Amino acid sequence: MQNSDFDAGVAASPLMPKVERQRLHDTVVEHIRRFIVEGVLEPGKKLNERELCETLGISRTPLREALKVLAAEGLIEISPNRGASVSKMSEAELRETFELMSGLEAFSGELAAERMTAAELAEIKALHYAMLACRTQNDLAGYYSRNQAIHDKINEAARNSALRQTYVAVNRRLQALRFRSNFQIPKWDSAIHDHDEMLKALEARDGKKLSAILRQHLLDKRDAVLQVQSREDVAASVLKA
Amino acid sequence: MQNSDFDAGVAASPLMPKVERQRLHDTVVEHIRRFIVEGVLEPGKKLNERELCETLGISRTPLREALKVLAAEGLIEISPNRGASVSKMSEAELRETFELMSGLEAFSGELAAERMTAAELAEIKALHYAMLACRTQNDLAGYYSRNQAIHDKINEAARNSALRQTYVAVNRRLQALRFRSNFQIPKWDSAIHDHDEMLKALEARDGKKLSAILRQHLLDKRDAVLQVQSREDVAASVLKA
DNA sequence: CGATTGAATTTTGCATGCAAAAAACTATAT
DNA sequence: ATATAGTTTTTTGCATGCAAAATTCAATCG
Repeated sequence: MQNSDFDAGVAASPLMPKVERQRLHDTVVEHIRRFIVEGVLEPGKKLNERELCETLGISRTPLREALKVLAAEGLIEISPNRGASVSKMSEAELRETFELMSGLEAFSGELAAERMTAAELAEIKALHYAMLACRTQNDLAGYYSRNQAIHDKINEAARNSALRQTYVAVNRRLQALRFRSNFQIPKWDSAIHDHDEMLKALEARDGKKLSAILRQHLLDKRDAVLQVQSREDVAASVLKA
Repeated sequence: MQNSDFDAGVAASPLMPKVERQRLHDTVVEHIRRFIVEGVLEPGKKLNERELCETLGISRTPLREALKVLAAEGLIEISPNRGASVSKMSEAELRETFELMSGLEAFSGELAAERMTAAELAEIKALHYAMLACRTQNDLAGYYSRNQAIHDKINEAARNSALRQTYVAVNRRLQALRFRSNFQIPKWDSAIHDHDEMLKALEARDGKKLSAILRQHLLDKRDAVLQVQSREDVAASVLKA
């Protein structure tokens, strides 16, 4: 079996410039990354090369190259002669990673406050009000997507792609967990309050203030995730008994 | 040719626990990383797979896996069907990366000021005086190694391995450049002054202060690197003419 | 019945082979 | 001489094969 059918799935239209041909192992990285981030592959799950090859319809070479990349990103762990498995964070690691994120986000907020254009600020305001609208309609998905968009915009306004790339990479390691905690009812009021303060700080170009808010905001998110985690742990131990 | 001779180089002694067998592609990653960080492979240098295989005495599979990892780390760039080359930073990228580093170092300093033990502080003090000694003897290598050790200790005292790993990864991207600028005569006085201030802030457990010093310290380093860069650019253009 | 040793199976790590793409080279035409 | 088209060579991307390590399973022993 050649990879013709798989290729067909990702290939561009037959006509016109092929713009930028993706390589197989790159698309494989993206596939597996999605699986992990969206929780299809749960933390601790063993990744069998042969199995994955079959489901993805590719041979082992590009798969193994993809696994190396994912390991470098910290999404999976590879132990010699024993294969790969989805990374599983201890509570300590989770706290540390969130702490790192809080530092990155605070820094990017500080830069953004200095560098953001009026147009970008307006965009963020619009997203903010759209988010409020979602809140009144109890539209969870819409709420979270606006929320994420606001943070992305701030990151972009920091005008530092090295920072943004690092932010994205670290965020991915937490995404799978955040994904789960997003099914909880958010603490609307405090979150809305935080975002209100963030807007004020941005308008005042008060980098230090924004930085402090973002940092605390993320530490609150960490606690929310930790709560979900421990609740799941309890459920798991009850099931075992 | 099998890889028997290469293996012999990295294999442990025949007796006793094999402790932790390294895999070929991991050692290859480390090799090439060293080459890049120490400037043996210069920025922009094309990495021919066949050539590298021959010099390292391995086949293409582990080499390619290693290249994927190095690309994920940002040390090399791979373009489809055109192979890999050592990453070359534009001045803008260099500024951004240093800015990111300044943020990471500042954050880790802030945490370290809160969390450092008295013993660690004493160690740093010792390194500080050893560094001063090197200065009076004009021992450049010794000076830089103590300098690096102090920054590593601060990072360690932050008690956050996610932060440390990110710090190390970003630092590697700059290492090759810093390596070159280290052959310049350092600005002893201002550097010593900075380090003096850092110690004071640490003793006072003043995280914000330490954070600010580290940030500025790194931005100064950035300027030193930029100077060397532009000087080399001038030299290169003269040679071409 | 549990523990232990040894064979069978699976899985990983690496080398090699083949096809497609890119690069280098040559020859022809303007 | 330069530009272009065609051909050869090199290089990259992926699949496959084989050996070593690990895992599973079974049989034997205590």
